Amino acid sequence: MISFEGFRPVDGVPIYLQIMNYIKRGCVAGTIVKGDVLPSRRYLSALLGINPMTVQKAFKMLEDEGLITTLQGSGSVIIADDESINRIKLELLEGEIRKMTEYFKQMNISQQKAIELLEEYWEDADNE
Amino acid sequence: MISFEGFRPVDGVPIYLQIMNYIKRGCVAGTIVKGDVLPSRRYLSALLGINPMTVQKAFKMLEDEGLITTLQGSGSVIIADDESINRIKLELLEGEIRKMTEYFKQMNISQQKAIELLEEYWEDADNE
DNA sequence: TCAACTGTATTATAGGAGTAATACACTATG
DNA sequence: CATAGTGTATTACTCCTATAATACAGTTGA
Repeated sequence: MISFEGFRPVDGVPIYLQIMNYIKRGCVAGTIVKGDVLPSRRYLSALLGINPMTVQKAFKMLEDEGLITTLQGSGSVIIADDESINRIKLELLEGEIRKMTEYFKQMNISQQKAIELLEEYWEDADNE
Repeated sequence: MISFEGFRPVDGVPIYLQIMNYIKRGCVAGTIVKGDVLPSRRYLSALLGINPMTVQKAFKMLEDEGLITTLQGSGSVIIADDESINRIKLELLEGEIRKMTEYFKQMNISQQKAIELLEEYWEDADNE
């Protein structure tokens, strides 16, 4: 069963989103793989001290995204294979990229200049 | 006085943010410069068919960012010159880019792939 | 079968964000 | 110094989101 030992919720971000992202990151990192079983809604909610419906919301959205499947009365299981996980990996980036491109455009930075800036800070990060 | 002729508010985004960004884009584009006078809260609110306090919120935030200054009973004026505008924008970009490159690297995205993604979402934003 | 587990649908509550109504305070100008 | 303009503080209303309470429905296994 998938462990939530390393799960450290943070204030200011909806818990259901943090639960979702915890699972997603686990999949991307390879620590969670196809066939792994999720804890029950009630068990996890008790563990985290929240309402089962909050966990339900997170799991429901993961199901809508095709990451897990659920059988009423039984539980939920990871069904995403490497290919779909790779898609999720790119989706996680989408939000960040959108924010950045919006930012650039709002400031009238050209695409070429944006790429130059990215390259510049990429080098800087390499040297840290 | 700064014109709001080209201002076309969009549903789904807070009006006060759209007002802020309209001014910011004008400054970056050079169509709004230091010394330009903003319309009064009441005048602009009547023009847009909204409450004066909504305009006030936008102007107050522009003031907090150092873009304009306000004298009670008189009105608001642009105080940021081209140099300080450019400096502020680049400062804001730096934080975003750093976060961005960190994000990419954590997910093992290559620099080349990162640039590809940036180009892709740049196109998407153009088509909106 | 039945008890104890599982998921789910519906409804309610709390809080925040965006916006507005109102009254107040200051400035400009005749 | 009066009046009509200006900005501002306080308060409240509305909508939506996040979360919870409750009751219902399916599965499992001794």
